[in-house]
Amino acid sequence: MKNRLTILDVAREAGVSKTAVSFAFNSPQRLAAATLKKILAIAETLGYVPDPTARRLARRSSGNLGVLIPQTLPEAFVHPHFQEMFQGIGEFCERREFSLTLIPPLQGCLLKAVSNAAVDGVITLGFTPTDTFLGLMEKRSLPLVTVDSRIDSAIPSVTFEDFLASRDLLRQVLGRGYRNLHFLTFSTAPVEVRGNAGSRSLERRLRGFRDALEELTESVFVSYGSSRVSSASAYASLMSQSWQTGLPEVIVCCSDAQAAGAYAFAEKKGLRIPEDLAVTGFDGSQSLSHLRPQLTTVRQSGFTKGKLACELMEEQWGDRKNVRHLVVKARFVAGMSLAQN
Amino acid sequence: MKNRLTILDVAREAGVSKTAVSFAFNSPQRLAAATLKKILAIAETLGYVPDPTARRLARRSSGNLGVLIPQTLPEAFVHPHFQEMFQGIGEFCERREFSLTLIPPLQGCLLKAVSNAAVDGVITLGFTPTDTFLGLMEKRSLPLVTVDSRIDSAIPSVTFEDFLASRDLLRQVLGRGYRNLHFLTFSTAPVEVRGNAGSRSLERRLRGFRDALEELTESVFVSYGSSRVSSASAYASLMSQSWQTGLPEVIVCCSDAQAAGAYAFAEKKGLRIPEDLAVTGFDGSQSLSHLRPQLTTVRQSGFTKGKLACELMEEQWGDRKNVRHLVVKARFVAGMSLAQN
DNA sequence: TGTGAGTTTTAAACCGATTTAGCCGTTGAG
DNA sequence: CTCAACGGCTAAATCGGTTTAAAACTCACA
Repeated sequence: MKNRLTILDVAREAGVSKTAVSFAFNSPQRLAAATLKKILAIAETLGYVPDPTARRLARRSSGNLGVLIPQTLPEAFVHPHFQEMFQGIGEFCERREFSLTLIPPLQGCLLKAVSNAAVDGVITLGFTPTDTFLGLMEKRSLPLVTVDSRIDSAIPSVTFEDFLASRDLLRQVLGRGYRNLHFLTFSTAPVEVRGNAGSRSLERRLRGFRDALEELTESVFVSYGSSRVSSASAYASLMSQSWQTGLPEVIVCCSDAQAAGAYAFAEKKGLRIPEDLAVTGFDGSQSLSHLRPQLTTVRQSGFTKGKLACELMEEQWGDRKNVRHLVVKARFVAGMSLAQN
Repeated sequence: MKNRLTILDVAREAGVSKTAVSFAFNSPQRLAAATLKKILAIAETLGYVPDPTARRLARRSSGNLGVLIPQTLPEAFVHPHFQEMFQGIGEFCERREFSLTLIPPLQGCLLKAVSNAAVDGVITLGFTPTDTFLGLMEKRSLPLVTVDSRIDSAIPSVTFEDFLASRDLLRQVLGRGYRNLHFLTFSTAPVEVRGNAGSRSLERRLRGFRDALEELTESVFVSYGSSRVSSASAYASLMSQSWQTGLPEVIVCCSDAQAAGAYAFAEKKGLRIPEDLAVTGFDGSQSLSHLRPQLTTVRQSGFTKGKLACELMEEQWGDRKNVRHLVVKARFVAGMSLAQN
């Protein structure tokens, strides 16, 4: 509607060609000092700013990094571990002058969302690419880096050592004599735990738990519950359990947010932590460091994961087409939510 | 480098014109059914997806909402109230099939960042636009909506009733007999509290506090500290105080995150809350609902603020050029961090 | 068979920049 | 004195689409 100020207006006003104006903004050294100064002055007074979209088209690059999340935006922002990853990615964008576009599934349609996104590359968070998705990336020849997904040898990836971390965590639990456990997992969907086939994050964690259990010769009471990755749904899940084998001694969670729900459950039931009920978390989010007693958990740095993903992306942008697979180390956080025994 | 598949390739392969292919994607009804089907089929097998950037240039619209934050990305993601606002904005983008671009200051230069952003409008969070900034928006003729900024009658805005909320909160504190107060504010920068001139969020809060203090006839001990909006810096600030008038009875914070720092301070000093030290927060972030005893605070819904900002933006995109100023209501949250008395 | 309305299809202009190839006038070396 | 190199600038091609105006075709009806 409004006729925006274009490069042509500036050129006309300054009595030079479009090219000169473009140079003024992009390769100042190619212009004589006087000309440069004049052009910039005129652009300033006219109030000209190059149109970013046109610039992107001509340059075939957008200065824009896409982050693909399988959930809706509100869901992603609510999850502390995601927030940490955003921070890591954000730090990179900051430094490299990139802007960040979050790509949530449009009306549940990831493909459409990705097609519409004007980005130079996509980092996926906790999403295992489907073949159609990979095809689309290929077609747009956009580089891809995955975080927390099933590993595809052709795609650079960042993952967490879920298996080792969960195995060690459960060893600690069992080593302290706990024998009646309740596992709080993410979804009711069947997860492949037998064998070593499954290789998504949750599957790896469950396999770690399984391995630790199998190392034990004594018998153990085990029950399972599931909830979404939020405090409230974990709480609801626990409240609705029937506890056939009596209240468990410990609730082993797959995320810290769930553990917060377990804390609320204990408070409601009048149970002291850890005397009456022990709790372990997973992720070690900074944002739950206020929980008292302090939560026993396994920390994975979301910040590091985000930053590493960006570094891999940078490699893809560069010439070298080598594909690396990075694994982030766990750090055991010994809190008081597990009896010291 | 790679010659991307263009609309021309599809047209050639299908034996039609560019225009026909474009219509197939944008105005299918203008094509004969058979032609449409053929074009789409060919596009499918070839794996063609329209280039988003080119499309944006031609359409003069990007399907992209910009969110401007004065801090760096990591700082913004770490703040619970920001997270809530992101959720509200995210929900809107979801529904309206918009993608979201976060615009952090590039190397501290907001103007450059905004110039480079390919967006259809900008929502600012907690940032009072400078004149140059406004000029830039004008030049690019981008609509603007501010959240938590000084109100400019020409720009749609969303704010919180900071003044009333903080006054009422402090009335509660004083009403319970507290007379030795420590205020923890955001910055050491001088803030205009006298008169009613200042009208940024923090200024409004401080004026609310002042008013409540002035209503009181008795004398009150008051001290001030400042910290960034984070738990850790609030903790550090409190630890380094010299407390000339003895330890305060209550620490009045300007954010919940600071309050969490005060909790850590109390824990370190072996002070019980609220018996030895009372604490009040501000914001009522969901993410700090695990604090025990529960924090007394004033809740403002970031989600609502984000959503309202988007609605105002939508109005700007529409024809009607009316400018509304929305004020979000406070909700007092009575926790146990203040003696009931 | 000619005509006009309606439906399909297309050529060409356009969006607002970047970039390549080359023009023109100076210089400096041989 | 000549020629190559260079600095400063520009015309024109390009990026990959959308959109407008008009051409071409179809078909019913006089």
